[in-house]
Amino acid sequence: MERQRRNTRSKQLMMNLLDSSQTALCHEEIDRLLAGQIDRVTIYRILQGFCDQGRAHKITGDNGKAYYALCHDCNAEEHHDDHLHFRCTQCRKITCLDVPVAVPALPTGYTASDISCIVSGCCPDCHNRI
Amino acid sequence: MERQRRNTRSKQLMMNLLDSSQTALCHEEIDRLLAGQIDRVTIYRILQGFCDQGRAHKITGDNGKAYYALCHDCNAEEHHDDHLHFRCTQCRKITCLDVPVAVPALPTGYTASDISCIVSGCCPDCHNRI
DNA sequence: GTAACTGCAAAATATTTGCATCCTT
DNA sequence: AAGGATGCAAATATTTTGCAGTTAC
Repeated sequence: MERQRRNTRSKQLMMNLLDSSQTALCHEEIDRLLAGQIDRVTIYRILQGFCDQGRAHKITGDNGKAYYALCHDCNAEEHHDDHLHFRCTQCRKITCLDVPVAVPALPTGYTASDISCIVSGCCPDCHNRI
Repeated sequence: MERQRRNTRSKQLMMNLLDSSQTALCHEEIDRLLAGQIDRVTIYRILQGFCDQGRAHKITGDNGKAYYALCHDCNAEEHHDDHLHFRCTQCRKITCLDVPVAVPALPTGYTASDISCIVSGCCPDCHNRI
């Protein structure tokens, strides 16, 4: 397989879903929201494709599960996912925040290529709910 | 089960192993280093126990796997794992760096309780190796 | 028409649970 | 001896791989 480059209904569906979501979605949520319109395995493959193309980025939660959100300024060559991620401990949702994350000064000998930062806490929705 | 509080040979072995390691270890590495001295499931349970007691902390890599390293200033009540983690893309090892990580200012409505930050790049050992 | 895409089955990987037995206190 | 700890088997969860049939271009 060359690489996810044909424009199929499945990809459109998933792109719309990710685009309309306020939060990063995991495979399970996507599968549920699509209500069986796309096979589980195809969902995995399309998500992988979106990431390869720099159209989405993957966030790995502390639970070890992968969450996906659309990238706004990335492409296949240059991928920068250097904003803050927030995980609400109440509703478990992961949100991309428009807060830049910079790599701090590292000890001698270490060079950085990427940074991933997840803050846990309580989100606005859950604050209002309590 | 009340909670991992008996001092057993298995726990001593694992504590020594974690203590002598320069890097955070995943279950697979621990299992291999122990060479079958402790059952896989027991390793999981003891690791969980160490974390509950604040003796170790768990770092979830982008691969979704859990890595464990000893905590130096934590206990069961207060757990602060607020230093930087480094993942070498060459040797795949995860190291705790003595670099503090502060929670940045968040958008209105978000409150933080914890932060997890992993920098990817090349570690000193792998720099020398190339 | 052809290569990419999809769906189904099955495998691989990581972790958890149940339960009988063993061992620390 | 009592209850926590361990080992083994089996279950659960997440993701990947193989392959035959389908579809976009």
